[in-house]
Amino acid sequence: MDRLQNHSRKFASGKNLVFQGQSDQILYIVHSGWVCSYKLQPDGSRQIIDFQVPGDLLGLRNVLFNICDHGIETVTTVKVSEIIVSDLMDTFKKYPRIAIATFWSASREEAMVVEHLVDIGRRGATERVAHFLLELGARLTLVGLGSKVGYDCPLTQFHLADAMGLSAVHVNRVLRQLREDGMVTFRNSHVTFDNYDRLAEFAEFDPSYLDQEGPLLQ
Amino acid sequence: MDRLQNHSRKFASGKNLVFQGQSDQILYIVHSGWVCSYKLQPDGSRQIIDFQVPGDLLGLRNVLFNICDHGIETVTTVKVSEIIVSDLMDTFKKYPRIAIATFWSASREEAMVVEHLVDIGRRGATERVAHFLLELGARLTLVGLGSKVGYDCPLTQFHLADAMGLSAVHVNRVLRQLREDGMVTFRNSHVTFDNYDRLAEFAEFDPSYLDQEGPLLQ
DNA sequence: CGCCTAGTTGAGGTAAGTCAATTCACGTGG
DNA sequence: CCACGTGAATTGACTTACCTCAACTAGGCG
Repeated sequence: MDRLQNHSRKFASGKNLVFQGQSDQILYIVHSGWVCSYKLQPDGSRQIIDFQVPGDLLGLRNVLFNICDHGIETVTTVKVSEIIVSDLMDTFKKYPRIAIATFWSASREEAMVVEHLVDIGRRGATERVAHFLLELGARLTLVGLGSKVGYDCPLTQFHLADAMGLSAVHVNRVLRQLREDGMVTFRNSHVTFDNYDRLAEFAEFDPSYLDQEGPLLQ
Repeated sequence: MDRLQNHSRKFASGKNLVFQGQSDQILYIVHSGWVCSYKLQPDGSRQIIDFQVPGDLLGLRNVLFNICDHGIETVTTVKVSEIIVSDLMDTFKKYPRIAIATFWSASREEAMVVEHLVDIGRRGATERVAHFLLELGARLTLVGLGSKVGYDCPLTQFHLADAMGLSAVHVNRVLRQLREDGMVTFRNSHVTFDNYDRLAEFAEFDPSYLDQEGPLLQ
């Protein structure tokens, strides 16, 4: 897998890696920094699909698609490695196990999008934001960047709003409520879990969809 | 691919094919009838992730996952073929092209979930339902079960509500409005596009994410 | 120092939810 | 054949969660 990463690149924060509608067949692995993928609406609003943190694959969704149906933007400065798709395809042919692992990674990504869908479709704003902060925490903990105490989080309240299908104003109110209830504090680019267990219960957070076990290989 | 389908089965309507939390590693291809996959919330509400219609793969998302993170339920009586996952994996090793095609299918499924996410996160109820009816129409047209005139749709307003993140009462009101505006009629298990172009414009429907071209093979 | 972006708070509006009553279609048993 | 039960659709009255607009504060930086 390492041999596939032939080109390392660095991007500034707030830059577009891929524009919506563009057809770049490039896959990245995030080394440091945060990235988000999103879809723009004709009316100018945008929906953030998910965030990528160090260790995540980027652009898997549109590797096989003729047009990229969503944009990708850096949240912070970001270091990534490029993977040429045709190289990856060749590797699949030689090492089917890599194909299966990549497939697992795609399944995990989709499971997160599905949970995101449930989040927006069926949870109130407060539970939704709480659930989201917990999910980020669990993901970052896997790569050593977080714990049940908290984690560094470079997102603005606007990012949060675009991700949660809420207005930035309402996100602010929700964060205040969560803080005043003594569950979680989001401030100065840092998330602090003031009471992890109560928060997890409140948000009905069940991390099993993150499937921390890894792929079930035959 | 045909040789993989070793076992044909039939299910009555309203039956669970897979329970949420179960760990069945079975993949199905739908031959006739409609199926939906959903997630239940602890409070009893449910979010339908998507519907499967004839020609669709079923259960791809949880093939590599240790636990199935969502349930699958028949909407109508349904005929499916079983695919044993270990057979599929063996086939991947022998025919990488099949792996790529399956991967494309998974990407398409995810693109639909993403569009669904945008639908719920950023569109008003009326546009949302309109967009959804158009997407179903486009998918059914691909397999010869629909056209720009309309299609048979066995869903109840409760299904629609669970899929759209709305209440059944509100779905009813929205359908009435769309009908009275002369855009689309949903009645007696049939969708009639009274004015397809106006509806598509109203819902800002862009079917490119359905990627009707098929996988980009090397 | 002044500008810009992010965050904060209040007031008032609106889309969608809940509860409840009614109708309708359909099947089933007396 | 009709009485009855059941699930779906329909509609009204009222409530609420979230949005919009708007004003203001606090930091970072040329």
